Amino acid sequence: MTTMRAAQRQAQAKAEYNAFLAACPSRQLLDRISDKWVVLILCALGGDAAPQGPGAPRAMRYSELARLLAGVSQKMLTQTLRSLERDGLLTRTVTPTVPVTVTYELTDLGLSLHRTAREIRYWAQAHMGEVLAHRDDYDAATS
Amino acid sequence: MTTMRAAQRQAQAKAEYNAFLAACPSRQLLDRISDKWVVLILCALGGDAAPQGPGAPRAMRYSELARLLAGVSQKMLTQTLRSLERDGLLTRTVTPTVPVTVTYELTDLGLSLHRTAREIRYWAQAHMGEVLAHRDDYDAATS
DNA sequence: GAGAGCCACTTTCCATCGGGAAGTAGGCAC
DNA sequence: GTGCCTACTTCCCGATGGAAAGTGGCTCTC
Repeated sequence: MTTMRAAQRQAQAKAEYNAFLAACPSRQLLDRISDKWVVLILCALGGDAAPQGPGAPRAMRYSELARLLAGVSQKMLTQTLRSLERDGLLTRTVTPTVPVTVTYELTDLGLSLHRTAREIRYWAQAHMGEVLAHRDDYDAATS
Repeated sequence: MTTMRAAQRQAQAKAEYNAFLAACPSRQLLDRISDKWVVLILCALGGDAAPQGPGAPRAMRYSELARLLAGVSQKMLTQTLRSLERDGLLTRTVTPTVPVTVTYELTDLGLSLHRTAREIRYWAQAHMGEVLAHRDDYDAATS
């Protein structure tokens, strides 16, 4: 076990967990990360919010995230950030300035998921037109 | 506009839609596709459920999906499939056998999202161990 | 010809969840 | 003191998801 290389361990993990099974822990994890706010937080901290295309990942303050993720309630933002911190996807740092400032930053684990989160956002933005067209067809056909 | 090539159109679409904005249609689309059942349905129809690793995409029956996505309620399965059909990600085909059979199959649009859906599932399964370890640390530190 | 069965839903009921708004804590500035 | 700042926390209520039972069309059995 201790001499197992990373690739082997990963292969075993893939065999061990299966999100199709209701009782598998990876099902709950899938449920947590399949969330609008999770995707947007990962994109924000990953640097995707820069006006001139994706920038570098960077730490952001609570209020900065709240402003960027338009429409998020403070309750959901706090709750989502806490669960991501608990799962090790980001770190929460309190700086005792006045008033106190709290910054959030992606961990390596969070960065690895950020790549996929970015793809989801890009997909939604890139294919919005096609989806809208399909919706029109569908609604016209079923009216 | 009609002479615009695909790459240009896509670039414009990226500039046109921004999921960070609450009122942007792509925000709603992101919300719909950021869903446990959507990810699992895309994975199932994409052929990821085969025992010997990912196979080819294939059409599946309603009952087959219900069996594979352990724990899904009939209501949510029907509801999710309908919204994916409306958005043009899959097709629904009714065959008037006895009893009637209904099959679902990914469209090209659905296939393009399947690649990302597969990544999310794999990420959850591959990093489950790390997340579990972080959770233990967090819970121990905050107890 | 009265059940019984099958598939794909649809409906009903209830518990949980998410959003909106208001309240809290701790410290400095006036 | 009173106000103000950030980062929450709490409360209330409407929306959402799950469990389970019902529906409809057709066929097969007794």
